[in-house]
Amino acid sequence: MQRLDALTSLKRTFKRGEYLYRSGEPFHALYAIRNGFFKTQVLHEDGREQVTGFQMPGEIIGMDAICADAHTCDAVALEDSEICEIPFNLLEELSRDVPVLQRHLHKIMSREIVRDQGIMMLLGSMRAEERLAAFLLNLSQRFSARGYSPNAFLLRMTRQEIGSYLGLKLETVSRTFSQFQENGLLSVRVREVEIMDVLRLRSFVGHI
Amino acid sequence: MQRLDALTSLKRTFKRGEYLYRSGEPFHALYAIRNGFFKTQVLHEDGREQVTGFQMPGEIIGMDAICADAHTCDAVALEDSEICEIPFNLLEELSRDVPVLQRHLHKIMSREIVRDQGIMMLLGSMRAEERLAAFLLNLSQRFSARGYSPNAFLLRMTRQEIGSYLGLKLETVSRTFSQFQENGLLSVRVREVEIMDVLRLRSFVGHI
DNA sequence: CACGGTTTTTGACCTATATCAAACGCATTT
DNA sequence: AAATGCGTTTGATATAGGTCAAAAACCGTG
Repeated sequence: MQRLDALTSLKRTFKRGEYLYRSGEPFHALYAIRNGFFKTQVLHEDGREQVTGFQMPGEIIGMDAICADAHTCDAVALEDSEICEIPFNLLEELSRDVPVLQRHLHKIMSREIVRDQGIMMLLGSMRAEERLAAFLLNLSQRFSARGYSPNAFLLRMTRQEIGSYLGLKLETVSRTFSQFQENGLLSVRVREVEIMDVLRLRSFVGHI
Repeated sequence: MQRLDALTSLKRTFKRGEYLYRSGEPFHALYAIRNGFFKTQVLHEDGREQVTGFQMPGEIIGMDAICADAHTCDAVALEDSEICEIPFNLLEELSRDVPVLQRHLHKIMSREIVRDQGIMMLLGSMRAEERLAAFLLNLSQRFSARGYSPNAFLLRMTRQEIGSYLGLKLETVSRTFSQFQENGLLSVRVREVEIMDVLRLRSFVGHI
């Protein structure tokens, strides 16, 4: 337990817009988000960006960097945030002695793989409405798991970032929000979202 | 070394079309492909499918299953294949005693995460030609790494499976192949592909 | 509270890809 | 050799979402 504490003793704060790490930087730690909100993104040479995820408190990021000892994406704070640094060789050392921790680490990495599968599904075979519905339901579920309202929350990201994540243009995201609002599925005021009809929103995902 | 051998002693063969595992089945092992070719796919309730990867010899599959102790996708042999089963608790046990193996396992899982990031990039922000070019170059590179020709190879999957993987319809895949052929980038005869102009093919990926 | 910059919304129009349909090729069976 | 059946190619047409543009809302700052 003491060793586990030692693992997670280094905390750092980030202002909105600051980078936790950048693609190419050497790898030495994973990061647990204590509070705030991050996005991870991959940048193409030609300037195109792909947001690969939005992370909230309790989630671990940086696992992409293990395989080549360098980060393969950027992590940017979407609001003032605090993270806790987990030096990876200490984590590995400790997980050799504590099988439960070892399994836990493997599960976390596996969960990331499954999450990515879900995004592939979304990007590869869903239409705009389904993508946005899936996105909102996913946020809702994660807020709920953290003790916040599953029905009313604040978006920390821009339309452009949502669009990048969902493989859509920002205008399409905006239009789809408006359309959902017209249909009484939700009420949007820019960044404030309130889900009015979860069931109907759910019925969007997974049905043509 | 003996223990490592014991890990990988159980081998099994699969005929084309047979399932290595199915979504929902309990998890107990990872699988190393010895020879042959597999695809992994996620099925939606409504029947839509998303191919999440094509695996070739030397690659490890099944890591999605760790997080919930159950497989989250199907793995299907695309040709007669042989795999080697790696019981996961033995692997964990051994990797506790052999730090190099532990790190290796983490790298493999991390590589899967990075691979998925690449697919997100592809699905989220590339056009049909870029997607197909990226796909072919990726296959080429992997064949090359296994000692096969990087320029001429046999596709083990149908147009429909390529399409599902790339987020395109099979007709679009077929048309894009024809278009590449017309432009002298490659020569296609159904499943046989020969890359005639790698550089120009490369120039497709990552540039508008 | 006015200002400048960013983000969002909405409209009009365009295009890449999907859809539908038919023909073709190739392998396997009868 | 004909028949069957899957996978592929190609054509004609439709459409979801992209693009371009302008206005509106919002936000931080002096």
